[in-house]
Amino acid sequence: MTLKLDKVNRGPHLSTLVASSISREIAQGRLKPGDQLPTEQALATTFGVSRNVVREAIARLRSEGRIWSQQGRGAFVVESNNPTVLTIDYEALQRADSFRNLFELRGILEVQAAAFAATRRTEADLTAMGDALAGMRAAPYGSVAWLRSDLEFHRAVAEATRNGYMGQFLGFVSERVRESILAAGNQQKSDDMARITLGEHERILSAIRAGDVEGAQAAMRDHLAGAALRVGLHDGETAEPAAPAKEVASPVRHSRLRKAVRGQAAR
Amino acid sequence: MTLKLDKVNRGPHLSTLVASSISREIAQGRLKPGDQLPTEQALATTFGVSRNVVREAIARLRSEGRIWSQQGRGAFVVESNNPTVLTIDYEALQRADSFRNLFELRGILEVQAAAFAATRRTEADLTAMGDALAGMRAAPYGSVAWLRSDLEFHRAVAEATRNGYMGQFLGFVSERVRESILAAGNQQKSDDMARITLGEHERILSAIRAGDVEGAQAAMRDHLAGAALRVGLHDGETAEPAAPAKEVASPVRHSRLRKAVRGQAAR
DNA sequence: TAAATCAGGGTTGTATGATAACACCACAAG
DNA sequence: CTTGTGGTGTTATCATACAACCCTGATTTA
Repeated sequence: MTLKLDKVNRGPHLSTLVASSISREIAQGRLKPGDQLPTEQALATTFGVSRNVVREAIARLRSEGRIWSQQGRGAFVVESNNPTVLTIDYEALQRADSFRNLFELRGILEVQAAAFAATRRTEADLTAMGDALAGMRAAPYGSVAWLRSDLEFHRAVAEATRNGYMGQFLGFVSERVRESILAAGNQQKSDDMARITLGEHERILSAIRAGDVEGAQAAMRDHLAGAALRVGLHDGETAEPAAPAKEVASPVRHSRLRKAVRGQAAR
Repeated sequence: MTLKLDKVNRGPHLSTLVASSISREIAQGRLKPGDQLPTEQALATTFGVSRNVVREAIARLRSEGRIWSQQGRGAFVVESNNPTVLTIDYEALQRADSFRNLFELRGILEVQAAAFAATRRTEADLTAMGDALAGMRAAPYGSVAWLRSDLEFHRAVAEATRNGYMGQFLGFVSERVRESILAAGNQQKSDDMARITLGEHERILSAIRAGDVEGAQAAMRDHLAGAALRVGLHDGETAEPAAPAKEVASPVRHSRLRKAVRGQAAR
């Protein structure tokens, strides 16, 4: 239990701790939407930090759309759960079902991106994809260069959709997926895999070049199914319902934070 | 002196202005990944603000995963484009093409969500959707209660996919779309629209209840096409052929949305 | 009486200076 | 060649002060 706290503690900034603490108050309902937060001075004394730190924490929460403040009045918890940012909990992704869900979401976006790319791609897009493929051919399977070229290929496909949000979302999801795979680090490499993976990419590119919408979708689906196999995610589209993610609330109290802070500030 | 900010603009906080200014420097490549930012003092003097404001801006950028700082060394632009959060610029959404792109992205997710819901829904999901529909029937078209029930229906569909990320992403995108529509505020209301919209929802629900994957997709596609019309995202029925663009970044047309949504049917 | 005005306290926004903690580098000592 | 050992620069935090602003309530005015 305390070990978990230590891990949370790795964010060495006091403002981070204060922000998470306030955030937790909101998440657990002790601060309801519309409520007014204590004054900055009160928060500062409560947490045992300077008002400056509290302000940085509030600036962060404000940028995340959780609270809203006005000069002369105070800070308030934002009314509707209206997050202006989308975050993915890194630790939750370590669980297999969460990872599978994210992989599924990525698949949806990738397949549709391939479809759009098949009708909207420019010559520049095609050359970018071709260059990325060349980079993969030149690099050993699984190497950093190989991974970079792989990412670059998918980025080029997303770019070819002419929809910036597609690239933004897909890049975000893919990055989370990639991190999770790297963290697991249990993928085996072989020359066969290199050839197979390369072939999958080539089929995607040729379908996109030909403007073949369904072919591009199919090729991308095949590629993702293959990728799922290669990272250990067997079976594709079963109707097996995955357990919804449970949220674990770790009880961290202010007193503890205050104590830690005080210990640090003692002089 | 590479960074420059105009005179003090009233309105948002100074830290917000500084943060977006630095963010722009990164986006436009004047600050490359791995680069070290100027010192806080230097930034303070170049922007003409106090170091405190600079620190709040940096705290915000750090929470967004754009930069990374360490005591005694400095602040650096994060290496890989590895944002831990996904944000959508509110101002960019005011532009019609951005809105169309986001609406297109939402369509992809909604249609696939309907497909998954058709195979994975539980009884509880179906009753939740039914309740949301009842709420829409009971409320006048366009009222707050109506909108809430509408949102609730789509949320229930996302929930039925048994994929938490689907709900998270879809909720995020839908919320941005909704905000943008409210900001524009140019939608007309009529009883006909209420009946039509309700009918669209009912078809979605019945297809999901029947476990009809393609039917659910089609019904959701129809609903989104109708919603696009009602929001003013239409371009008549001029179906130009899906000629692959040879030029870079041709202006986005709405016909693309139509065809794109339709193109998802092809499987 | 009713409305407008104004003074006061409270809160956030910003500025300023100081100190502590830490990283980096050069240089001397062994 | 390795190891300390300072010095310097940077971030992290603290403390204080003032400006801008909101709210309330009393006071003045029509």
